[in-house]
Amino acid sequence: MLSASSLRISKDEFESQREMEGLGMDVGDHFAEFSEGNLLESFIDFDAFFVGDGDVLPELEMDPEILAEFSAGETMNSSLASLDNQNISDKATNKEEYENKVCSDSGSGSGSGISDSNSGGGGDGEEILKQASNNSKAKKSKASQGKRKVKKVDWTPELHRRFVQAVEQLGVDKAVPSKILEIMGIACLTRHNIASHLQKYRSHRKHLVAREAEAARWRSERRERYGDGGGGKRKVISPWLAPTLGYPQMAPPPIHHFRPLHVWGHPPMDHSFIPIWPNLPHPPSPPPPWPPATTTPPPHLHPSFWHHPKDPNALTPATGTHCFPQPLTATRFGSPPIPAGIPPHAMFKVDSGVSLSTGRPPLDFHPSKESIDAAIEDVLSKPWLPLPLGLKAPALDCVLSELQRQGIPKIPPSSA
DNA sequence: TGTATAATAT
DNA sequence: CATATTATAC
Repeated sequence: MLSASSLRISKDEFESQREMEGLGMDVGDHFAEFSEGNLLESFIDFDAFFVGDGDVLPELEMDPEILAEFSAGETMNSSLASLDNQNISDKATNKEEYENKVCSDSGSGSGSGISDSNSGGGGDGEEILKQASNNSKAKKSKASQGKRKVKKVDWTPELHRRFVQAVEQLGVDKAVPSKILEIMGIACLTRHNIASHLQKYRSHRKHLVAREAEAARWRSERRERYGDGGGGKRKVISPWLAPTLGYPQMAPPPIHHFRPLHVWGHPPMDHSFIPIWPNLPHPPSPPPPWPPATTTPPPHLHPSFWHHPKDPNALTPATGTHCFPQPLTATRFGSPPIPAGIPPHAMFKVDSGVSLSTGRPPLDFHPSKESIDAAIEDVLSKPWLPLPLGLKAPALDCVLSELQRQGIPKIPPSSA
């Protein structure tokens, strides 16, 4: 675990990643059964991101009741927004904490209490609860319909952190909305708010468990079949293996070092601490025997189509990954066990955070490393699933490129 | 309380 | 327009 003091994310980083909803859910303990080569192993104590310094002051949705009083909370919203920025920029080093009372505060309007408290206490410490309407641009269109603007809770990282903390304190199975709310002590939240959030929390968590279980199963099966890598005693070579691709001689896919996908409930990662893809020259040496030399990209899949000829390296390493579109002839990657019970029709989904159905050639498209990394992990954890050939979005191209760059073999269609 | 689904935001 | 998030209905 990284120490809290050394971690820090910039406002920009935070804001750009906020949408990913990260926060400090320490799942490690919950997944002990997947200990080995566990994707979750590399989880960081993300709380550190938020307790260290008050870089970011998450916003909390306006108290529903207060909001209700405001036919249009725009002025207040804007003022709060600016205030928020100020606080972010000059953030004192003290710890901040949500203060419940602010929520319930009857103090009408502008006040909407922003309060500071400060104490040296560790862990929970103190935080500032700031309220603001996240739907600042409250659609008058809708409001005009006579319908009152829905008051939504903005589950900021800090707020969510508290939520998670409460859930863990109660125990995942014993956590019920009312108790969670009690522990959280955020007056402006309702039981329903918690319930809704809890629902999503559980859902994401369930998926995570399933995913990890699946990956672990495949991992163990693969090791069983090909040896643990170090020992090197290879076992039965399945017909899936394509000798022509040289898979057995190649380094196994580095799945063990993959960091986990972004998991809901976790904060965004600081790339500076998690160098996944070193900026190696492309292609790396020795070049993998993939793709076959015979493959010739169709015009529309040629790099020049996706990237501006004058700026082949347009993608900034810090924020994106070079895309080297490949022909979409590849179907599967990695070593190819065929787990029983996997429906053949199942389709792999590239969870890249962008729509892959548009196929729009965006010259300025910069899929994040995280996205691509996540997608690659998906591919490798489910090599038996075919890639959706219909998807030609740059994100997919990037995934394919990176697979190639990492020397991960393609499973020839013939072995399907 | 938990889950399904509608409403809304991005 | 698709997806994600939250509210709300059941």
